[in-house]
Amino acid sequence: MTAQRRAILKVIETASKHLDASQILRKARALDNSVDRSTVYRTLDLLKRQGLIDELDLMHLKGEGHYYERKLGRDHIHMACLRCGKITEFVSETFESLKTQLERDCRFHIVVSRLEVGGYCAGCRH
Amino acid sequence: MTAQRRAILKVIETASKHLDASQILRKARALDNSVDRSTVYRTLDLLKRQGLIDELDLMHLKGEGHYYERKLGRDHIHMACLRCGKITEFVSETFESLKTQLERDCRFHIVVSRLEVGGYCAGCRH
DNA sequence: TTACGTGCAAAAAATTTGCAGTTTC
DNA sequence: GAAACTGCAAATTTTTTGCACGTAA
Repeated sequence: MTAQRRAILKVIETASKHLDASQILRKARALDNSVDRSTVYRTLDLLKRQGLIDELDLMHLKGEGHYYERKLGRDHIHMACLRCGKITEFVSETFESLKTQLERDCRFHIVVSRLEVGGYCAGCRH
Repeated sequence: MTAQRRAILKVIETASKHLDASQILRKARALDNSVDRSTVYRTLDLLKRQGLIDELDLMHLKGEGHYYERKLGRDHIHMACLRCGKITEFVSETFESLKTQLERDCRFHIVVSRLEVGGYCAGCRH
């Protein structure tokens, strides 16, 4: 555990929204100016492999980068509004059942799962 | 409708597995040597916006690129084995219910959805 | 004809790598 | 002290863009 990793972790933990690698770099540098871009990528990779963070696309609303968030107890669904860009998270019991069912029916051991949805939120739907 | 688009479409339609942009370019060139990389990207973007193809990450088993597949009637779940790399597709009624439920509970109009799962397939699980 | 699509070349965006030096435990 | 981690610089990979020319409808 190094100072750089601590800074990166803190940024992800205290983030109020989903951050991409560049945003994480910028915020981590505010805590520890020495943090380098490659350390961010290396750390993200590590955290991903450890299952401590989830990687998201958020439907690539802007650009082709990825977003990261701390993985807490229960998985949640991400909904991205194609008009206003708002990201909504949703926890669903049905989603949990679906995964259990998948593991049984496909004899597949799930390690990580990602359900992302694009569409129009209540305020933007027509 | 141009010759280049026809070639790209044909490649995606007749693909036996998920292809990324580079693979699509290579195969499209086999049909029409004039196809350029940017035309592939522009066409993929178009097809994506029209809802004719889906864009996948396949858990980024290798590289950071995206994979494309023709969008047919029913959505399916993609399962990627973290060991052998095999991609399995699965159609689930529960998945359909989940989406319906989501639209109702969150007052969100779904345009596109993507459920990807990473883990270990029957042959690789431990 | 005329709006749209294309190749080309160059740039931008996103990520990875080799390496020598530094830090953690 | 050994193993792991880091910054730096450079390279890769993936995607986008401007522009002059070509083509489908």
